[in-house]
Amino acid sequence: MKILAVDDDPDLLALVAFALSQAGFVVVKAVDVPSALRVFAHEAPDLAILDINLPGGSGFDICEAIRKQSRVPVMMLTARGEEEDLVRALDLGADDYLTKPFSPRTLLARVRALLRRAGLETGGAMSAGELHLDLEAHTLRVGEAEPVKLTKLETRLLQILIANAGNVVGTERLLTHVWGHRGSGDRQLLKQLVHRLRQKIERDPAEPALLKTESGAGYRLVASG
Amino acid sequence: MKILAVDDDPDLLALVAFALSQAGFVVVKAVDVPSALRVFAHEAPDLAILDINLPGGSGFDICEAIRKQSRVPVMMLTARGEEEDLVRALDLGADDYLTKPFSPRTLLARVRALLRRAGLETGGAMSAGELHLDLEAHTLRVGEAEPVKLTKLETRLLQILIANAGNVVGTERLLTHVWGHRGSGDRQLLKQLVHRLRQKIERDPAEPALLKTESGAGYRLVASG
DNA sequence: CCTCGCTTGTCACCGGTTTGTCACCGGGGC
DNA sequence: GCCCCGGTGACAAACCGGTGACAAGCGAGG
Repeated sequence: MKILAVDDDPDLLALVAFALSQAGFVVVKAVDVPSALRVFAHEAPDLAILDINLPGGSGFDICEAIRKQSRVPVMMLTARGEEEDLVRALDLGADDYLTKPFSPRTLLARVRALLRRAGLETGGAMSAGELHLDLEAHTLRVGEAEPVKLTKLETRLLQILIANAGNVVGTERLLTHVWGHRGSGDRQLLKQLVHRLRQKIERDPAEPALLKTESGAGYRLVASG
Repeated sequence: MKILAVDDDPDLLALVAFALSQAGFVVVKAVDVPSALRVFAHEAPDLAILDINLPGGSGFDICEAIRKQSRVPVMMLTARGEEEDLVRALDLGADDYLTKPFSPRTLLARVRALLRRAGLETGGAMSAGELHLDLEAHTLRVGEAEPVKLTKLETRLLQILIANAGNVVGTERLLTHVWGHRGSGDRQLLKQLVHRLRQKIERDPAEPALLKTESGAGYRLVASG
């Protein structure tokens, strides 16, 4: 799980990074707006923690830019007594905020809550109807049949589809979830992945019963069970 | 050690699952009565944590069904102020209960207490099938054969594998358990460690019977016997 | 302090699998 | 017809796991 932390105060940034990495997260750092955006595009983190006061811009700018291209959870850091900032942050699509000073403990708890809310903090397995996906073993069991072995990307694709079982998941969201921002815009990647996955899990890959195409929108996993 | 957690509240379920998996348990989840019973039959967990209020039934039903076929410890989750439920739960054979809200810390303490009572908690030694690992002496005994001396890292690797015997343990989890976060991402380390361990414990290291590779996912210890 | 032996980390290579890329097909809307 | 979209097959590039060799680290004993 990769987290982007942005702050111009080196001490605070180090503290945040230390707390997060102790907890097992991979942390990428930035100290100003342009580098934050560059790192975000490059590393495709799963969550962003943004300070509001930054040299040459603000965390709002970053939040806005991120929201234009991604739905990753965003947490803003504010100094005490700047309540009006919070309204603006939440308006811009931030998911949570933390008032300085805060304890590493609190930070971790909030980060975990955000990841959980985003469906990213799944344990080892998830299910929808007849489908049981084991994220550790990279296997999918359909009903009582033998589990099918999956590749890493196939597992990631099914993870987000099962998390949204029965609903259409947009092409762009699938791309960023499976490949990060690198794959953004390349529909060919998704075409092939879906094709290969259907060969494995569909009874008749030419007439998919589980992984439906929603023309012009994305794909939808049928959760019958 | 595998634990079944059943709750219809996704947040609480995720929290419980996260706390348990952080502590090294394998967690399997379910959100309703039928799927809980299906998962229980299929996964044979060592302990079950059941919420009482579930859509389309209650934790009591699950507890009753489990008790008909198994003696695994069962812990029930109740909302505050439903004391009469506790009587019923304990009547049905539940071993412990927890009143919401509770802290992950409390949960873990109670779970460990239950496992200890059931004789499943490991001391300085642990076993799976024919394998007996002595964490103090750094030795592994296979069946009745002579114990094999292990290095520190080999012991750590076998510790997590035996704790999850029969299940796939993901590469990333192995790396962090053996090396800490430092080794995260370096698959070469794990490759070599597994290679060296196989030389020691496998009858035919080229055709491993105990420490199986799960391509693209991780490794799995076969618990035969 | 030095050396020995064991453990651990790093490099390079092989063969198999997975993933990325391209080219082409067919259907539906304009 | 033309264009856009999704599906498909083929091939190449990247990656993964297994293996041997060797160097670096480390503790024990001289």
